[in-house]
Amino acid sequence: MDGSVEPLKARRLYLLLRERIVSGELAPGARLPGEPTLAAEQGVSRVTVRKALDTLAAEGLIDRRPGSGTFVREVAAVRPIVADLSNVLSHLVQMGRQTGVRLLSFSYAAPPEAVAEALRLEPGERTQRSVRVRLIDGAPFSYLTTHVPERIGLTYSEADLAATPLLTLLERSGIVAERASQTIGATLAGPEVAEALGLEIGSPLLAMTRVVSDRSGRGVEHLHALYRPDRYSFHMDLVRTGAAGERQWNPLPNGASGEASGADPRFNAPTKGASHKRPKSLAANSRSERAHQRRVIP
Amino acid sequence: MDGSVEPLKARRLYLLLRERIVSGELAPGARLPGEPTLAAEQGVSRVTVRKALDTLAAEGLIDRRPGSGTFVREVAAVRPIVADLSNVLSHLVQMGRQTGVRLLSFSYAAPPEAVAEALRLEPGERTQRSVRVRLIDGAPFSYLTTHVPERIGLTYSEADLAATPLLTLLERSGIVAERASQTIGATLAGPEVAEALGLEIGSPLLAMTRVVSDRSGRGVEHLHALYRPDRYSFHMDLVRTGAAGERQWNPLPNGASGEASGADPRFNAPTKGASHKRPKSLAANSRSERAHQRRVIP
DNA sequence: GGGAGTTGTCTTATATCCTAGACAGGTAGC
DNA sequence: GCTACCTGTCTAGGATATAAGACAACTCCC
Repeated sequence: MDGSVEPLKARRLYLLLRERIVSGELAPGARLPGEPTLAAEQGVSRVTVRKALDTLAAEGLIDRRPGSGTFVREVAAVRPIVADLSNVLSHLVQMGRQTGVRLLSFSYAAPPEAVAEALRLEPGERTQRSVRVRLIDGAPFSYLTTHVPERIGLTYSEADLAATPLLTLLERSGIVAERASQTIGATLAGPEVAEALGLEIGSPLLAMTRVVSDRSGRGVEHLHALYRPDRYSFHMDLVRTGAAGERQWNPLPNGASGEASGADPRFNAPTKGASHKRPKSLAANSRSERAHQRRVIP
Repeated sequence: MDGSVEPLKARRLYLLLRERIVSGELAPGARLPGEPTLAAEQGVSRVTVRKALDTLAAEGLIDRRPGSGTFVREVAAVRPIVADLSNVLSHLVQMGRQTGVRLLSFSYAAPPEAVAEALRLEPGERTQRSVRVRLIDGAPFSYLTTHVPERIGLTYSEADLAATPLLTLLERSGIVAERASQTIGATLAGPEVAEALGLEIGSPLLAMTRVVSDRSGRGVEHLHALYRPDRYSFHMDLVRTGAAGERQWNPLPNGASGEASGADPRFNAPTKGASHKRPKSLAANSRSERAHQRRVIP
């Protein structure tokens, strides 16, 4: 909430060390250079080095042992939930995990032009705009802003939306979603999103924009989603089909892949924790995600 | 290079305003509140407000007209290259765009444990590690770190790698890539990556980890890729197959989608520019990307 | 046991960011 | 022309981050 702001030089060093840890250059269990050494190397004071290390420690990336040294955590990796990309739109059946939704905003208004364009709305057509935060085991992991054409949005209530996935509501209303188009990028957390997702301002986020249309090509839903990369990531399995000369990669349908090749999610490093003063609660949050699992509702 | 460091309060306000612009809350062409008003609203001084606006202006998101006001740029969007996800592994044929590679590092060594695990290496097996930066029209957009088992890496030279895509080299060596598994997340730019990609430290990045294996399930390539989200993003088209009750979404193979539903890439906002003192060069960089195009080599 | 090196915690001085306010010059509307 | 408001620019003083150093307590190794 009060979000201890992060100085500049300390932040720089923090990102530098995080890069080294996460890339494997500093292997798990290895000892970091001593604080005086780091300070000299980087041309900063020891106080600054300590601030950077404080942040890393709060994230559980390092382990500080007084008198002994600072070490890279053995289980530095905080595994995010992994959503299969070819299955992104599937139902909300969440196996073994408790999910929840918080409806932050709900209104009808004229949409931003970019949304109107993407949905192919009639000139002047209004939309229902809703902002939701999804939780898993009580921890927020996604911030969703959706726009639905007013005529469609009116077929369900605000309460419906707070309890039922949007695509289910649409289907229930007789809407036939036929195609979807989605783009994935990355961005930084602004104050509002950071607050809602329990992050520091300026934390990295996975961004997805999806447009769902019906058979006629008219848009029925515009979704803008922001995900905490330490709690959520996209996954995809591909197989090569076709002859040797014509190499062609195609997505592997659904969960047919097994837990085979483990792409390591360590690179989606956790974002900076809250205040340095209470690393405990933060660490608890981070530890709560470990499973490696499919079929997550967006 | 010297990278004007970004203060904290100014950065906070910058992110706040960027959020509003990019979400459409502040429509293109609209006038922002005056600097004194913003300062009062946010409880900061006008100097701080100006710093935030300086950054937004350097990114081309706003337009400042002395005596008149500050306005949201009409063409705020800087469209990134869009890579079709189901086509990510395809050849490097770059239609109409000049691409280039810079080989930053090339060596043989023991890989990080996470990589060894993902590639299913024999205990003690070494890997060839290379770091490359890909450019498009002279502007860097991706930072690639690859690990290849030593026995495979030895089948081509350092010069080969600087000129030819890795997968082509592997195929030329008789390696049959059969499966691939990739995970997509987001992270922040550390000093090295920021330098290589021409970004400010702490800018958001799209992160992808991909493991390619042969028929036997042995890994042949481990790729860790970081992309500038303002220059590169992933795209995917899905169609619904199956009956009404059994809703099932499947990726649409390759470029069959047309330019239909335009997911707007505006949300992958450009990252912070360089020094406030020279916004010109930055703006020029940003403007150089506009096309909307497929089939980009990763 | 002793010594070297480590983290944890102070203190004081400096550099940088931020605040508060004033003033100049431009634009727009009356 | 006049007024109201805007951005651009400067100043001086307060708040915060960083630098430089000292000291204590601890761990590990010899």
